[in-house]
Amino acid sequence: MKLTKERIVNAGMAVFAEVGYQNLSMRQVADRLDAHAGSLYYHVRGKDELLALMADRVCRQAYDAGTATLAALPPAATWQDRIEAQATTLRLSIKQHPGGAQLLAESPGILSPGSLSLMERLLRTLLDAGLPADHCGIAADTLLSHVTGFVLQEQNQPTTAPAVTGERYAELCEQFPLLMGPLIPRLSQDEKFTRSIRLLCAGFAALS
Amino acid sequence: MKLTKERIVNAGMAVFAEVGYQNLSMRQVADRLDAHAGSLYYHVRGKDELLALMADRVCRQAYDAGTATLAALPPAATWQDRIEAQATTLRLSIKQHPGGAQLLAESPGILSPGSLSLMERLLRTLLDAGLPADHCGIAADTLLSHVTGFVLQEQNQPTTAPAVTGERYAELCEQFPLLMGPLIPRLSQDEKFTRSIRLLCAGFAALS
DNA sequence: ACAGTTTTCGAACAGTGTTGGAAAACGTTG
DNA sequence: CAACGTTTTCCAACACTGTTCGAAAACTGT
Repeated sequence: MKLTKERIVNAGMAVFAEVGYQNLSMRQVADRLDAHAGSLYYHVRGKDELLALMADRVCRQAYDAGTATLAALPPAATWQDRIEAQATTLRLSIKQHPGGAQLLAESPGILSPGSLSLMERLLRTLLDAGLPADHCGIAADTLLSHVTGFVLQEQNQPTTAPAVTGERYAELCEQFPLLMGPLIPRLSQDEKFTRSIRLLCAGFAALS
Repeated sequence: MKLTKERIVNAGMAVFAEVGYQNLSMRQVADRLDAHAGSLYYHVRGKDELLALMADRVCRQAYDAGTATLAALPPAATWQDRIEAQATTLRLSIKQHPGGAQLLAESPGILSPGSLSLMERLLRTLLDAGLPADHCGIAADTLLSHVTGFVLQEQNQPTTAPAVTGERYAELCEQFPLLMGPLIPRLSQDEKFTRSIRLLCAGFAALS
């Protein structure tokens, strides 16, 4: 079958989902298409462009998933609910691919049409909520960079927790009493995320 | 001169500052020490550990710079001022190295002592401000992931702006009217950053 | 000076992104 | 059908990368 930019990105997304960001190679993408690595370079300027295209696709998927989530919301939903819905679907869309946050982080995100769509919709919900326009830009920007930053830290934490114990644990408790202390509740990642989003929304509302 | 973990990390930081994150190779680090690449592996388990050590050093530098900035603050400074000071010095410390945000993003950040120090100090300023303890954890976490996410997008934007014009520009304006429209002010990165931090602080205050 | 340990070398391995010329496939025209 | 030009693919290379391993060197203590 003929090689196409579209098919190359498809294959890229497939091996990306299997081996993750770090181990993605042009040769593996070519193998999945029964082609040779050099042939890809006729359709794609280099690995960078392929990664950028894939990042855009992730954004598009997140955008489409977001429209579905928004449509399922009750009509009485507040603008905070709508922001939270977009943020969580974005997070889940990125988390579907191992290392997906790195993909979005490394490609120059803002110029991609998919990323722009996400931004535009965030802006519209904020403006429709009646928030002052000169704050909405920063608000949407902050929201996006926060989500990517959050998933980045989330995906890079080793899945098998080392579970610090013994002497090393006592040393940590002494050095960082607040962090290890009882004041800070240990929440699940999901809860941490939604709370951080609510935090941001509260900030938007307060600065109005 | 003898090879040491310390000297290896020093050399790593030097070539990191010159060639950036993407083009950092063990051989270049070894060259700078007049050694061969294989010799590094006697002191360092692999490139991953070297990167983790370097990330920790960046965090330490940011921590030390933060203490200086905090000391220069007037005694009447609010807790918002102190949070903003820590955030901006962290941002500047990361920006000193090309690709520094990627370095922090890829290494599992939370377990590094330098990162823990940053977190601990953020927590203390928030708790000292009288904010409710069960919110401070998420607040500090949100703050850190936001700063890394911000600098990440900042450092990956191509320095030479492509400056979209002509037909393509009109198309963008039609597709993303809010983004391209006059409502959203075009601010400098510095201003965007401080405003986003103030936004977060407002959120912290509002949820109390 | 010898033995034992710590450190460094140097060559190799498997893998990467990328390039350029040759070869095949394709569509169009005579 | 045959010849042509174009588009697309192959294939072999190049310069790298991280990493490993046995041998050589340097250093230490007795």
